[in-house]
Amino acid sequence: MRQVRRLRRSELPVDTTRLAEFLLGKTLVHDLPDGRRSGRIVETEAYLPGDEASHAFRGPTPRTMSMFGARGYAYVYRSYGLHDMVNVSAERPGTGAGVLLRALEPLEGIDRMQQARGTMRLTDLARGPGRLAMAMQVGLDLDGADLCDGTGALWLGSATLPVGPVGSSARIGITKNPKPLLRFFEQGSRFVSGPRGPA
DNA sequence: CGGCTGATGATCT
DNA sequence: GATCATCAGCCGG
Repeated sequence: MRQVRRLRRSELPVDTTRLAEFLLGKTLVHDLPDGRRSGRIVETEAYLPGDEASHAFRGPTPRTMSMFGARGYAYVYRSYGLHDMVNVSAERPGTGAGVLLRALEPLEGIDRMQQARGTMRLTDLARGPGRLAMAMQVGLDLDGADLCDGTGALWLGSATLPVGPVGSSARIGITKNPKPLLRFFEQGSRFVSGPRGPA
């Protein structure tokens, strides 16, 4: 396995849509006492400034504060009472925006992921945002964590393999502002949730 | 396979 | 009290 290098904040595109595409093929890493878990990012969604579908739409609140800082911070929240979702904050300080990480291709710590998820099936370990958080053991305690501080347990890594052709679609499971094609995925990847063909 | 639906809690109105 | 960027299990074809 190729060595993964921590991404610096300056490498992340400021623009939310560009960040969502940039993150495809990159790595999400969580260093835990029992070992490293990592996965290759294969599916993302952009939640833009002024976007009705974004939790940041109504301005900063205690929950959404992490979307309003600099880019490269974790915004973690709980959905439907059970599933935690992991986002990367985007844009400049004061602007609320982020990129939802929707699916990973598991790389390291697969046995721990299987244990955490209660399934052996590789393609199901991190296919979907709730499964991703559970497999990576990312919870609400990591909301606001700096993914680019160079020392944190949760961080973004360089690509192991270049990303393949990228497809796009409408975002999944939202009701407001459903039109724009702000979901991005690696075409054909078995680890993608939902449609995985070209846009 | 695909469609339906209940579970469950933080957040905001 | 309503909303929700979901998932797993169950059912039918």
